[in-house]
Amino acid sequence: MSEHQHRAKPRKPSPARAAQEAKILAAAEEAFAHLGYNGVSLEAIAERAGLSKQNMLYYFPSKESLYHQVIRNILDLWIEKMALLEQEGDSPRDMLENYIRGKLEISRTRPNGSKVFANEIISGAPHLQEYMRNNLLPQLDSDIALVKSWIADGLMDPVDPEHLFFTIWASTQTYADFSTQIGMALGKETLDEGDFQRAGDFLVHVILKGTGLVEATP
Amino acid sequence: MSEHQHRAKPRKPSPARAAQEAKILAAAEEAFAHLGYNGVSLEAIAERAGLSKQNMLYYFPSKESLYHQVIRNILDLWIEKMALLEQEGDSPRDMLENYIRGKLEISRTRPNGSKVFANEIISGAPHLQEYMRNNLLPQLDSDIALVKSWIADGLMDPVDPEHLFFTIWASTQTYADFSTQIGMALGKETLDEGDFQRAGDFLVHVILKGTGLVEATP
DNA sequence: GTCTATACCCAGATAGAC
DNA sequence: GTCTATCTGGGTATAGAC
Repeated sequence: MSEHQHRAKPRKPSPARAAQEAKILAAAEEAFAHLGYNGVSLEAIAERAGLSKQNMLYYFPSKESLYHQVIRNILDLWIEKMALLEQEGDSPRDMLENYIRGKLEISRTRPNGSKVFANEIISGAPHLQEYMRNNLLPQLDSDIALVKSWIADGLMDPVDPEHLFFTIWASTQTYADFSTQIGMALGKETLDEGDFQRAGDFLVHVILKGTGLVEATP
Repeated sequence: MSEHQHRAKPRKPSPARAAQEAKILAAAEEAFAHLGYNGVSLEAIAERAGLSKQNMLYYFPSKESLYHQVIRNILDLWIEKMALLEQEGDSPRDMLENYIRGKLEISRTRPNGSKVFANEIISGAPHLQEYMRNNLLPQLDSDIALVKSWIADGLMDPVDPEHLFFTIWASTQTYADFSTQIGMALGKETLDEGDFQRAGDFLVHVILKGTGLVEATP
């Protein structure tokens, strides 16, 4: 064996290599989002990224490994934004509003990531079940505990905290995943910032008032 | 041309043939739901349906045609249930509660159909864009008009009706499409009736109260 | 209507020259 | 690191006997 042993992964990701990988990952995310894992060919991804299929396989030795990296990148972003509830000092209603608007912001800025994620979950999450169990669930548990403490303190209605989060996830991600359907219903090709603004206003109003975090204003 | 011209479709769907087709369609729906269009082979569907791939191609001459039929069946069910808001005589709050629980019921009883539908929308709905525009949107428009009349009559808060429906669709379908994730969060393999009951109670509470259809109860 | 055999194509991956 | 060439498997679909 050479003295330059390859560790787990990182050694010196040369700037050139990093740039190529980024281009490939971006192309792959978009392609996987629209066509699903089995619907895209390496050829198509490579073309979009501006290199040959064979050359791309130099950077990512298999389709699997490429997909895996795409999924991981998205999930890391997810979990990072998931901790929105953890900010000290804010009132419960501010925290929940920030959480909702933060989730919506991800849908607006990373719709393709959201779609890849959705495809993966619908398929039973074979690639990230373990990862979710280890990283996403602990975060969720602490968020749920926080909501339970609000309920115990009489700050909000005694709703199921789990279902509160399911609803927030679903109703924010839908603006990314189902944007085609929503666009059709709104009579436009793509959703603009105004649409997301109105979506946020609606969700914040209904969820805060609906959980009793904001008093009914007659 | 023979005198027995083949019309658009139906002539005499013999009972035997109808039964075979039903078996095939059921197998296909399940397979497409879990693996997506490109993720399933005809071989796999045929095996699940209990016949040979070649024999299945006798009933459905191509994969495309099979998929198309699966999608159509689901969408018809969707639109039928979409008219829940149209029942005369009920109060707005009863109508909306029925609508929410009806949608949830579809997620519980036809999760695979919901998943196929979700996959299709995420991919830009290439197979059913036209169909949705002609059948789903008119129904939605009339539902929206109804909600607007409630608002005009001062029966509920002046929220965006469009986003109300987007939220109801997303938050009910998530129990089918993302059942894997929700199951993980709830610590169980599959969702049972109690889970759907609690989901319904949560959604009805939050949405009715959040839109001002039910007064805040202190 | 159901079977066997097979044509045909496309996509993932590898080999090896440069 | 990038290219040309190629192997290989799997998947849709058809042909034709029974």
